Amino acid sequence: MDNGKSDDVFLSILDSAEKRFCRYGLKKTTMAEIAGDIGLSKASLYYYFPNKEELFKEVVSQGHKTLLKEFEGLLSSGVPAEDLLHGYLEKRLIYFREFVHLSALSLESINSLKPVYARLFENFRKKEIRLVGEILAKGIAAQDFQNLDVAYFSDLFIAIFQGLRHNVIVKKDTVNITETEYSLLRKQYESAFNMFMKGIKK
Amino acid sequence: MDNGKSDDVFLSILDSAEKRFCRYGLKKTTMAEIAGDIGLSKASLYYYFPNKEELFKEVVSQGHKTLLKEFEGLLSSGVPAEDLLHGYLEKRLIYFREFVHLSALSLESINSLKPVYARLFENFRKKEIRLVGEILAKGIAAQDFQNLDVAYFSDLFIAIFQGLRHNVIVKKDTVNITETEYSLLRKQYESAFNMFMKGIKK
DNA sequence: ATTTGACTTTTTTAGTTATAAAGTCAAAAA
DNA sequence: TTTTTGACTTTATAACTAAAAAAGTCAAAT
Repeated sequence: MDNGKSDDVFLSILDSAEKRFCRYGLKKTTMAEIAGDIGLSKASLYYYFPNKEELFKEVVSQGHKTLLKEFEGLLSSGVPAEDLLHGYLEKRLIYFREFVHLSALSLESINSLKPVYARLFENFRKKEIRLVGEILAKGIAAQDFQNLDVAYFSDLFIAIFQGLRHNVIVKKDTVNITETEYSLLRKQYESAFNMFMKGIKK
Repeated sequence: MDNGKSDDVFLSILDSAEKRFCRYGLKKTTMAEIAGDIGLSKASLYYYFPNKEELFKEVVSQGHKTLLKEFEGLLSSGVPAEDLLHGYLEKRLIYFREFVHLSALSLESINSLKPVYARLFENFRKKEIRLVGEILAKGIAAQDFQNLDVAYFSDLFIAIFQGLRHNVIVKKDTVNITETEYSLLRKQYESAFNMFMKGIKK
């Protein structure tokens, strides 16, 4: 349905790929394994995807897209900006836990990350910032927030929470996150969010 | 003067070592180079330090100690807690720029960092947290701050700013920080600090 | 007490080979 | 005609090895 060729095979490949990439990361997942999961031969994957890199990018983009879409819809609704921001953080946190291995600094070390992936994540970050920016603008328009520099504060917003997520990963040698760490992170999110709100509210 | 043996040779070794470690990191600095800087033979270094690891640890500890000492003194003074916190951040930021290469995730990748160094940084972090905790306690005692959970909020405080610093490094492939990045970080520090203060003030 | 040259040991690096995974394609199956 | 595959080639990774560099030692000199 996408481009000449067709099928839910395409989707089941994505599905299996996502599961494996999420659990084992890019390098530790082989095309043969992904194919095996759905009873196909490795060669068949190349009928649907030109190469591993594209498959990986597709998985990541898909995740990003899903997350962003969930919010773009809400933007036009009557929900107050504060709740939007809060809801966004909530989803972002859940996404983080599920996709740690996909996020930039998992097992593969920082500087060895291919520019093409770096761009992918940078791109997502930009979209996130733009989205948060729109929410901030909405809050300003509704007289809920002060008349602040939207570009700067949306960037800061993303930076703070990304920073908190970093802290969790960097301290560990494995990339698996325990329930304790996760709930501390959630608490920190909550506090930081409240402070941020106090900082920008009228 | 330290332990039987003596001299400012000890100090000039530390001095040269600090300069090289800060600029090139642990791995890219050789004992021969350090010795060469001060016109000594490599063998002489081993008269003062048992090995490279101890020398490195001494350099890092020294930096940490200096930073911490500057504040422990202030703690007993009459300066308001808010100013203390602010002053601390200021120093911390300057230290960061100067010592990036020493900080945990410079060139050597995260997981390849020896546990002994990890412990060193973890130790410093704990001291930082304790120090911030004391300042918070002071602010609470002076009725400036709300009656908050000191342990939790000092941890959060450190986490937020460490997170912001991370963001700067992670985005880059080199570890050199440009003036632009540095001043953005400083601005973020300022904003985050103001929000934090609004969040905890009475 | 301090320094060093000449030494040994350990760690890195560069180069090689073997193995595994990526990627291709003509033929088979649906 | 679309989809799948086995058998293949190419490319990347891992496992060894040899050479070079750096760490670390020590008896003798200052």
